[in-house]
Amino acid sequence: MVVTRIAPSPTGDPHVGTAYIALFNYAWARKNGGRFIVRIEDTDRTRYVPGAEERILAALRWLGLTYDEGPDVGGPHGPYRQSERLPLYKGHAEELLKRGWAYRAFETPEELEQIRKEKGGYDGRARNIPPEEAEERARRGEPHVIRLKVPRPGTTEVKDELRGVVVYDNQEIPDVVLLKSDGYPTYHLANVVDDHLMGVTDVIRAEEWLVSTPIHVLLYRAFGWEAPRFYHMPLLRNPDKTKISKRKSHTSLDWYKAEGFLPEALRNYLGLMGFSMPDGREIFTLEEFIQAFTWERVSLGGPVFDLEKLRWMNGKYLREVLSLEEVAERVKPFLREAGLSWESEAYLRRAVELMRPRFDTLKEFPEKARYLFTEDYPVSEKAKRALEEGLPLLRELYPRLEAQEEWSEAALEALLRGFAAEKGVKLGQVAQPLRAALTGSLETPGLFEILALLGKGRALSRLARVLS
RNA sequence: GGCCCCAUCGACUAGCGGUUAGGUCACCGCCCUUUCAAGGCGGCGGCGGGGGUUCGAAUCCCCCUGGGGUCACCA
Repeated sequence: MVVTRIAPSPTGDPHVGTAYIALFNYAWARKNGGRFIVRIEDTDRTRYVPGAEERILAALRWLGLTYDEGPDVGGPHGPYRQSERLPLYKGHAEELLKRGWAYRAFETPEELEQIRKEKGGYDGRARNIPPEEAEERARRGEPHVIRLKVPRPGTTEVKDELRGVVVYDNQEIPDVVLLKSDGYPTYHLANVVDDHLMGVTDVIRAEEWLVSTPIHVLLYRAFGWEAPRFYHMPLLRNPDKTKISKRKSHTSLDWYKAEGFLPEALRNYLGLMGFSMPDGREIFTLEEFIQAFTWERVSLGGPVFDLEKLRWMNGKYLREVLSLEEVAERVKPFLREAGLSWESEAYLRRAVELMRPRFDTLKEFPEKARYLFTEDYPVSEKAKRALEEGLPLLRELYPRLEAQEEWSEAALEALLRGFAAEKGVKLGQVAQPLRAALTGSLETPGLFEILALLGKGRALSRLARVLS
């Protein structure tokens, strides 16, 4: 049985890195017929952001990364919110105290700051407090933390499944705080206790955790538990190669959703970060990803998150992966958001069909096809110029269009081509001004298609408007 | 700075001792064409450096360089 987990902290917007790591945890669990757990690591009361948890869970579901156990779906190892498991951590910290693997430390934050400045880090001075004295001070309610008593001298072996074994000199491993003075556990304690209690077998997390893994290995040893397998995924990067951050990249999953990126495309793109299909295919479903997934195909160089390629892929999904009906459906919230409405499902579907090769995100659809949904659309400078140049031709054309009975694409094309030939001009010389008159733009789907979709009435009234 | 990880086109990557070093995005050109796209075709562009090992290294080893991470009562 393989059990994996994603352990997000509700400290802000749902993070793209969380989705990235969740994707691999999800795939590995599914691949092995195992379970995938979501656990909320809300042990920092100062950084807690209300609503963040809900948004993170919603984002995971949006991406199709459903979980078997979690704070909102329950499970046999709950609760799945660390703030609701406080007694567990306290008990385990005390167990460590009993076993001689931890000690109480009474320094204030200010003192620690001072010690850090002088010694470069905590020097373990509280190790010297006799246990009886420490217990007595704790009983009297003196504020303190519980720290890990790293055995020194000694070494600790850490095995990362993707990189092999690294031996750490325990001298390099700090006596980290396990239980804070407010009674909350730190990540180190909580993650080990919970992973063990929840039966997590494979810890798949970001590389930033690699160097703190010896602490965790020591904790498993201290408790006498079997350690899970560790896999550290490369960090997503900003264009300048530093760890992806809010300041330099878009990290909020809500942003991607609001911008009109498809969950399928984002998920697919994330699957390309550090992983590649054996046949080089870049467009693949979640199922195909799970099917093909193997650690041997994971590369360790930190991948730069390329928004341009994501955009390309999103467009690819829009025009080649999703059905026309599906795209029409997904575009609706963005149309509404833009204050636009559509006269019928058929009209919308046709509009989407014509625009399909011309927009890469859902949000771009109402922006680029506004003239198909309202009379209140902008007119570009280029369009104004084309219009001016073609005004005489358009004046002559108007009555012909007015007289046109069959308003089909083929019939309109015949009319326009005939008109151009008759005037001895290229089709474009007529088409461009007319396009400008009907759409306010020089970048639109085919003119005949536009004409037909708008319908005779609207087409003529727009033309009349610019002619007057 | 100490420790740890990593290293193929600008970006994502294939490669796992013998390849004209392949694909994708971006960029450039051509084709298609009523515009813009999309699409098709073509092009530009890479094994960081130095030592080894080997008949033979992008592939294995070492050093250097470079990049990243981490050194909190944050995760």
